[in-house]
Amino acid sequence: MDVKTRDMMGGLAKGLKVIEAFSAERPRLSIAEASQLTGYDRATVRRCLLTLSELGYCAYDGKFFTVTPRVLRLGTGCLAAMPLPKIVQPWLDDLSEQTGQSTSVSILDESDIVYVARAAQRRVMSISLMPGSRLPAYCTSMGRVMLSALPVEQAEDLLSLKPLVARTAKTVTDIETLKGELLRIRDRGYACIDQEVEIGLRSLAVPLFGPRGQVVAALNIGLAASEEPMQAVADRYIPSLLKVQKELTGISG
Amino acid sequence: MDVKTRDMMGGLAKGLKVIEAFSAERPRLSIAEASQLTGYDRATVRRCLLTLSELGYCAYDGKFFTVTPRVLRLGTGCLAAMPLPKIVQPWLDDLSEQTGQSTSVSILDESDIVYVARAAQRRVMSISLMPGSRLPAYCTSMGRVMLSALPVEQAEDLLSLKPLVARTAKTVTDIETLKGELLRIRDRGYACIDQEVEIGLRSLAVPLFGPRGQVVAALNIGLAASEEPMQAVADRYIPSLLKVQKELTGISG
DNA sequence: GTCTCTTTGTACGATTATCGCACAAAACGA
DNA sequence: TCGTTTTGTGCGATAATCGTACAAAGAGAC
Repeated sequence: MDVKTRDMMGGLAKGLKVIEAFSAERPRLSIAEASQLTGYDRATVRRCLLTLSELGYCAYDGKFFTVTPRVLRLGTGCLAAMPLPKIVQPWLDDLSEQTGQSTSVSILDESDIVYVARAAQRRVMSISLMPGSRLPAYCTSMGRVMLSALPVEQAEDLLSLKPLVARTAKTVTDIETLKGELLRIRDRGYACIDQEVEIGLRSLAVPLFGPRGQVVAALNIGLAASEEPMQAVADRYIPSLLKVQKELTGISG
Repeated sequence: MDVKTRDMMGGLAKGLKVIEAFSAERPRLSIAEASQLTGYDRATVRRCLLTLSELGYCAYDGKFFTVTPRVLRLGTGCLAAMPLPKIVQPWLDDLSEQTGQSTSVSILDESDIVYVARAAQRRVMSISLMPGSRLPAYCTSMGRVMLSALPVEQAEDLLSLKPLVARTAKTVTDIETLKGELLRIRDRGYACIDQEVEIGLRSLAVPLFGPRGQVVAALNIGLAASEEPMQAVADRYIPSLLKVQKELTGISG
């Protein structure tokens, strides 16, 4: 019998998949919907949801299930364990104050970037980002920086996981173009995004290195779009980012 | 057979408890430690952890398990489903800018408050708070505001869940004193905290009401401690808080 | 109002995955 | 080196899970 199946607890795996079925678009699920989303039998999903309700992770109004704030507890172990946010926050605050722009640090989780710390200035993005928020890696400066640090095949695998959606008219969705850009980023040491996530938003990012030189996170700065050439903007801000990068080199994820 | 036991999936419940065993103090767990923390048999915990590793929620270095950022996905459904952060963030930003102080919104999860949105100014707290962060309700202004909205017995139950620790010399830990304070807060409509969480930190909070008049969250402002009487500080800032409270009345959790 | 379609709740037997013990191996510390 | 603790693995008994089946309850349609 295979190692992967011998010590697998099916009930646990199913339950977690059910929790993940609750998304931004579908915050309220009926049993039938959850069954459809997860692909599990209705009876199975029902047992999962009732169990989760009994444990306080879900609430049931007789018709729909919703996840309660208690599920956030499951993430605390990770967030609290991570020394990264605590360490980088002062640097983010400084950088944000110096430049007058929003700064963030994120890590890579498969094909998503996850914000772990942030110092916000005036709102330029329409969506509100906070630690725990996710954005796809392919169209963000931090995502591209982290993807560029991976072996090419691995980056390609991650890019293939989900369809590359054009969030704006400027979003690069051609995988070959993206691969070329990743190589350029690796050489150059930083990534630029010009309104590929959202119209009006530009962004610059550099990698943050761990104790063994590996890329553990990315640091970025968000800017309002302007007539100014992207390169001029990069020339102005990248030195500050590289300075923080240098001071934070050696941190552990 | 009881409803509570008939449709309970033991494996799921155990796995979730194992995930919660990873805390800020214990981010890395061996099988034996996790077994001790959860009270489950070592073999059971091992199966849970191997399952979680296989699913990507845990990482195993051959000796210790750690939770990966993937567990944060479990919370996204809740955070994204919650309209609260998106709605309140602009108000928080405004309030923070006007007053020059940090502002936050949190909700109650059992005996903890959970930050769901925050606009930070200069750092006055030593600990860095972010959405998803938790603090005990009994010693925070937002926690007391939300506790004061509950029926007395229910508030008492929540206060009894965990020991009331004196975080500073000023922390109120006597449950009768706390109950009296909750009544005062309910009458007055706001809560004041003077260095009970941390020396040097004062805080004011008001409740936020949902569409049916129920308390769904709390709004606060954090201030550096000073010689000024707490009442004078409250008189200065509470009107601004109440203004935001009024504008946000009717929001859903 | 009735009819149909979908969804939910419940029951139950077969199956299978889970449990916890027990033992071997390995790591650890003295 | 030895003793202790922890980890990995095998296995039989057990109990929990699975999915089907059916009744009941809504939800629409007409």
